[in-house]
Amino acid sequence: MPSNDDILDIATAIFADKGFEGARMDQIAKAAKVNKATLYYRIGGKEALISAVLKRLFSAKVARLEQALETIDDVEERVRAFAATLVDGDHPEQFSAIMLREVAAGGRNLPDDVLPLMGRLVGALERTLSQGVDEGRFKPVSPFLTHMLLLGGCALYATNAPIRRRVAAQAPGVASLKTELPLEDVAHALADLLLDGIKKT
Amino acid sequence: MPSNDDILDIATAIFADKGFEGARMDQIAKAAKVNKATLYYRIGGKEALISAVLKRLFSAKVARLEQALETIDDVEERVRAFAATLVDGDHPEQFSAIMLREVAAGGRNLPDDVLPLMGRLVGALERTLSQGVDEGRFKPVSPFLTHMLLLGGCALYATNAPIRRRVAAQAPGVASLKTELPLEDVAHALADLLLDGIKKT
Amino acid sequence: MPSNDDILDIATAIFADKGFEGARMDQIAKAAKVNKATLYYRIGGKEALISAVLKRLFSAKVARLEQALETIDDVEERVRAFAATLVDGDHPEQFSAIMLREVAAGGRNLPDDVLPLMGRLVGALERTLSQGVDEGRFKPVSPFLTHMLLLGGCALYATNAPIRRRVAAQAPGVASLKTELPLEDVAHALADLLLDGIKKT
Amino acid sequence: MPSNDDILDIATAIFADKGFEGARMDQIAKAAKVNKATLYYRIGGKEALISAVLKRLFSAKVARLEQALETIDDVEERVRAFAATLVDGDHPEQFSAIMLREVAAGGRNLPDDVLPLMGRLVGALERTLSQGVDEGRFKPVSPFLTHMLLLGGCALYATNAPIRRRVAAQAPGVASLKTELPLEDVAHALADLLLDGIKKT
DNA sequence: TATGAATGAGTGTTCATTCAT
DNA sequence: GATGAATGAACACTCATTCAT
Repeated sequence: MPSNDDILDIATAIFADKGFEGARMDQIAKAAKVNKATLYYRIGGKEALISAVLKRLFSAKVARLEQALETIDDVEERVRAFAATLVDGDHPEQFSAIMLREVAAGGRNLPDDVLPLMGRLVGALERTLSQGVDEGRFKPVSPFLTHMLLLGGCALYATNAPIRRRVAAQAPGVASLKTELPLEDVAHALADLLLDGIKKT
Repeated sequence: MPSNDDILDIATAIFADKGFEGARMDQIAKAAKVNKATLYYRIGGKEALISAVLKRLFSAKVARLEQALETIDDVEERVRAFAATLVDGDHPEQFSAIMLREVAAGGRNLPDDVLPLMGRLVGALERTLSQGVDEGRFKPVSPFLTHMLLLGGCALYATNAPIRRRVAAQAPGVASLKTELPLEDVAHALADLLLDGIKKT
Repeated sequence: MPSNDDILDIATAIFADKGFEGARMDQIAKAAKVNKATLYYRIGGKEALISAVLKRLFSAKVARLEQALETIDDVEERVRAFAATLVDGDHPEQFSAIMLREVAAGGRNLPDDVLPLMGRLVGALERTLSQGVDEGRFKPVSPFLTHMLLLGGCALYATNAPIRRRVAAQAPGVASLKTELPLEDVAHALADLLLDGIKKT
Repeated sequence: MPSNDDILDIATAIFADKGFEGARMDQIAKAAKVNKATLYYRIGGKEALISAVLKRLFSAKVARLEQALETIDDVEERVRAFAATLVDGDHPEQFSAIMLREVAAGGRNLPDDVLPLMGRLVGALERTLSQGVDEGRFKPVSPFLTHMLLLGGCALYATNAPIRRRVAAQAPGVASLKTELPLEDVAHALADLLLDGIKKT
């Protein structure tokens, strides 16, 4: 019998793939190998399932992020670690896909108690950037805009593989579409690209 | 009697708001003030409506983009114009929302004849960047990754206003969440942030 | 294709038999020979169906009642006509069953616009009784209590046939259970019983 | 741990309020503060619960009725006591509501062993009336119809308070709706109304 | 061309009941 | 005897789509 956590794993995968509106409770129950009524007994309904998935997803991401930054002193490394953590974990594209859809939906499904987590996400980068400024190594840039670039760039890259491949197959001219790099390297590269603009020369 | 283009306008707005799965044909017909059967008669069905919306959306965006770049010589200005065009138009958040959702969905709904448009989007930036390199003004950076950052940053910012406000209301500590700038200024700022890293010193 | 009125006929019969909670929309659709979705398209949902049935039921009863009283001058005859009308019509037990259940339910399902009809029901009897008093033929009795007796007695008798027969079969001793009279005779007898107490001697 | 009798108390209240079809085993278990599985273990299921409630309800009513009549000799007083007993007890509206619904349902849920109780209910009144005839005080009237009037009038009045108030609020014209008397006075008044018609002058 | 009406196949949810311990 | 967890079968309602006119 799958645990509630197993159910959330399955639901996360399906929500990432189909979106909240497109996902079917039947399908989730079947994929999780629990009776649909059991799914309702244990979780409580679609809305509760969505909330639980979002909460777990963002909690875990923020926890890993704060943990990662804890042990790193160098501000440049911190920025790189930030980007890397955005796309780490077992199914990095799930976090990205759900986050992108939820942003597009205006956060309609975000429970109030998940919002502070998003604040901590921005806050972590904000502190890193101001520390860099204090150390005389970073120019003073808008933390929120930097966050948008990094998060948007990482999330978009993490989820656009299927489109990229289709476009690449159709448009042999655009060379830059063809490279397939590990997500981790891409996060590093994206961070470096940004850092080049942020660092004081 | 609304024209097909009027219908696509309405459909675009609703798809941006609710997603393809969340949008209802009833609602679109009602909002467009056409009979539901007429909607089917003129457009052909939900899938056809989605295709038409996506095609028109990306055609228009690419057209405006290429037109904008046509008249600009300076490579830095071209990058800024690129960002600005990503968020211009009457309802910039609609393009962003639909694009983000579609990327998250793996491009499931993108008709084949829309794919070349995405290639042209990347291609336009790629040419600008390589021109900058040729002119000795840009470092050689990955055009696709740059594209991810710029597109992701702009689209995320263009759609995250509702969430940003909720987070800002709950987390008075994070100062950078509070600023509310016009989208076009933000696009400009994001481009500058990136340009700082791309430009040769 | 059955008309909406045909559907209400069927729904009334099923509601009378099973109660609102016990009736199933599937069953009503099937019995009315319309597709379930058609039932919803035409009526709007269970609550709307209940409201429509209640409204039509009480409208018709009050209309027939007021029409019947219109042409009768003699106050005793008016009381008898009142009782007779309570149990007239094609399926008198349906009105009685639905009314009894609804009273037991505290009028939970009675739409606001049906309430005035109930007022007219009581009002019609009230006017008749006070006319009888004015004419010096009736003692002054509480119209509402009289209404309770007459309505309760008629409705109970109109619906209790199945129980009465079962009890009669089991209890051969109770002679008065065995008589099976036409409903309209019973209404007449009930009215006479009451009139005996109301009439001035 | 609540006794089975406590459970039946709760079930009776909920059945009276919601009807058998509208009542939920979950709700009953929760209100009775027993585990749902315990409810099944101790009572046996919804049908058994309904049977138990009906049996206890009618047993108690008949017992109180026969006990009340036992000590009264005067036939008029007996009729008044009959009416009074119909609406006595802790929650008189519960008996009335359940009885009305069950009559409307054609006695579908009445177990065979409850039927004799209904016979004794009618029988008690029948004996009183024939005694009155024997004593030369009552006219010979149908005991069953008299029973219908008295039981219907009392039960209807005992349960229609919510509707009466709503109607009264909407129809200020109908004066007789406004009086709010104790149930026991009403029973007395209803009995008197009937007695006036039954008594020999 | 346009549309009011109709519908097969879902869709989220509930409920009486049963298990395993 | 008692119970937390599980479930098959409904159940009210919806939706993209199609007809008939």
